[in-house]
Amino acid sequence: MTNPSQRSTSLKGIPIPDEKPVVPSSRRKGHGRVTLRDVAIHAGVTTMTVSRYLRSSAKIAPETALKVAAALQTTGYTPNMQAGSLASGRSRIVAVIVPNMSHSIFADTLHGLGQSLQAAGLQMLVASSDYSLQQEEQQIRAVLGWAPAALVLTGRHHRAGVDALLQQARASGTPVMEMWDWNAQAAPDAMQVGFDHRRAGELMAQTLVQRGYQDFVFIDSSVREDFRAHERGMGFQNTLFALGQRSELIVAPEGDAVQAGQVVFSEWFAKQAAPIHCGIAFANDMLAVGAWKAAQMQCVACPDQLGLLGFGDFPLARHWGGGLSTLRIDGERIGRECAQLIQAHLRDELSAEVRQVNVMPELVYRAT
Amino acid sequence: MTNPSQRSTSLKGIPIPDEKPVVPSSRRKGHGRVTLRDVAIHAGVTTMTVSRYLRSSAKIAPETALKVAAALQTTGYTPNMQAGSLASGRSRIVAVIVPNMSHSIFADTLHGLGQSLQAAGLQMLVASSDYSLQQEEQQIRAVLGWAPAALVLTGRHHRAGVDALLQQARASGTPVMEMWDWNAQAAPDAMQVGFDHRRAGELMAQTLVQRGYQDFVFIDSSVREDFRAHERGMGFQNTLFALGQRSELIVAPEGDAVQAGQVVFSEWFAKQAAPIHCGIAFANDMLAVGAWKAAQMQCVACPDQLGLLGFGDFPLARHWGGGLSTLRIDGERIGRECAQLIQAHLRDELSAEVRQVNVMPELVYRAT
DNA sequence: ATGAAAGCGCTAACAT
DNA sequence: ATGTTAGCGCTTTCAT
Repeated sequence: MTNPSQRSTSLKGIPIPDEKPVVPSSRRKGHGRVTLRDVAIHAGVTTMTVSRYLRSSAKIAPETALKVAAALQTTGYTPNMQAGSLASGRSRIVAVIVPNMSHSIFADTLHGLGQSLQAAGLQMLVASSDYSLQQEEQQIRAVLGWAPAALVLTGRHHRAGVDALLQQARASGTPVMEMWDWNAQAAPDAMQVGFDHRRAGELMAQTLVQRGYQDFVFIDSSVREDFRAHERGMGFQNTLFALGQRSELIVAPEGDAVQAGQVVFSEWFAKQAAPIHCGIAFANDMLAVGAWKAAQMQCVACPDQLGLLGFGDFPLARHWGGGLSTLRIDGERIGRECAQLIQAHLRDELSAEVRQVNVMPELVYRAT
Repeated sequence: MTNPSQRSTSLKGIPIPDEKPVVPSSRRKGHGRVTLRDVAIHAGVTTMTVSRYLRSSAKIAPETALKVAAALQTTGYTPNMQAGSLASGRSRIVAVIVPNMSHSIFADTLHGLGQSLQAAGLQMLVASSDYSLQQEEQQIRAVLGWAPAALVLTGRHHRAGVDALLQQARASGTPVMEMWDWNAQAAPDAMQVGFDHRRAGELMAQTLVQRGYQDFVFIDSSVREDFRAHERGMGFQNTLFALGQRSELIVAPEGDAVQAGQVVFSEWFAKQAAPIHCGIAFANDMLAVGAWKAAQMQCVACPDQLGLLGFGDFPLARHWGGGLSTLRIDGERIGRECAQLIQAHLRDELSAEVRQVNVMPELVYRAT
């Protein structure tokens, strides 16, 4: 567009005498992409001017801006983020580690996080720990190499060595957030967006007690390192024991959760004496749905003889005929709140009070 | 551990005469993190040796390796990926763009992709287009800045300007894959992992015809840029027209899909004459479940008067009492296959024949 | 308002 | 098997 010259050194019309070979025959060639330098040459300015223009650091003459804009257009420049991040020491990447990306609660969380981060011009590097603290540590190490603008973890339980890693990350300016969990005892500078799973278990117990059941069972997840589910189970048990009630904790078999729920319920039911009047809470809605299926097959009257209480309010539970009672947590909101905290941190507006967001579970009372 | 010296220049025991200030008082300080140089100084070697050790480029003396390992340990080094990528022109990041991260099919896909990529030491940068080609373009531009090892898109429909972008990406060595779609007319070097949505619509139509229904309806998604759903609808309609059958295409109202299914079915049903015998196919399972709910409320006998056929085999549809007939696509497999293609490409083992993977939908015949 | 120089932390290429 | 040198493409810092 605007008289593209071939070499920036000849811009003033004074060709440089070729004392040394014009092309230094660099031993290393670029990777073929258009660079800032290419744009600068086209625009007849230096790379700094283009760089300033791109980051709108003001102080660009309108005339120059036009030339740069044209050069940007004709060259089709794409900024090299690695170079930019390396030079500035900042990156627009937020690293997120979840136990699983296909479970609807985490999918919702990623959705909320992603949408909010994108709106703020941040990108999301996602890894899954597969509910293994060992894999979590590995993934933390891997993502930390990108010097992310923030690190978002799921839960507050990590492997021994990880604490030092996180401390190091915080020290070098990378905020670390723990989501889907919440602990009153946490350090005041800790960043948490979630809820107390023991209290959630307590709430489940109280709900079933209020509905007048006599016996209680908690069906726990078979996933060894799903600590949050186990904590809900403990909260459930402790609450009932404190009330002088009997409560049993059964770990579901491994494999497909709905099927596991069916199996574990059938086995449990076979051992019961005739008239039952029992409240059963589950580590998640999948298990609960399975149990409900089994109960229907055994012709157990649901709200009367049996009170089922799921966890998560998965779409399956929500739309299931009649509806399963459950504890609803807004996973998308957890994601959004994390993104808010991160943005506040990047703007340096993070007051101590808002570093912890308590996302309360909501009891959804339905047919069961 | 091994006699850490303070400056690499004094390693040979010969202190450099301070002609110029010892510390050049660099105008730029590092970002506080441990660098390769720190490790090298601790180990008493150069950065290259440490770099080689880390990438196990063989040719390291066992003795040296021990020193380096110790230095790595004591310093707690984390590699700076931006620097590494910039220098090598390679990155271990794969960029993925999906329409939505919370829909179970895409959540499954991300899960499959993530697991396979992680196993290969690749990381995943995820963005969502929110079913908007405009946002898709924006996200493509954003992720391309990281010079990803591969770019994975959803669908083969993109905005006008995007083709040039993708061509440019391919030219600079970034393979571009399109998933969840498949087109026989695609260029032979195109990389696709998915299926032909018109044929899927055809399959849906044939299924309902075989079951003996007389009238046919396709309930399409209200999402304007869900091109794949629309293509299924077109395949459905065209097949029926070719068979000389009547078929109606109705676009569901916006909002929650289950509710939309209920509404659209109720409205349609109100207009029908008494004895109906109709096959209805849906753009997705959510709509189908909503319709089924409405049908139950209206007491329409399901397999007899009404044949409902969903799409996706979402958990909701799978476990729904009795079960909804649907077309099942293995989203996780799509993700895994993409990861396989990417790895093959990185190993330079990509033969022309395997660049396109056709993931066939499977008809799941259930109660409806 | 723009430019020149230096260097972010690492690796490719060329010694030795 | 290890070291030296010269960048990768950008931004910081300082000068004009």
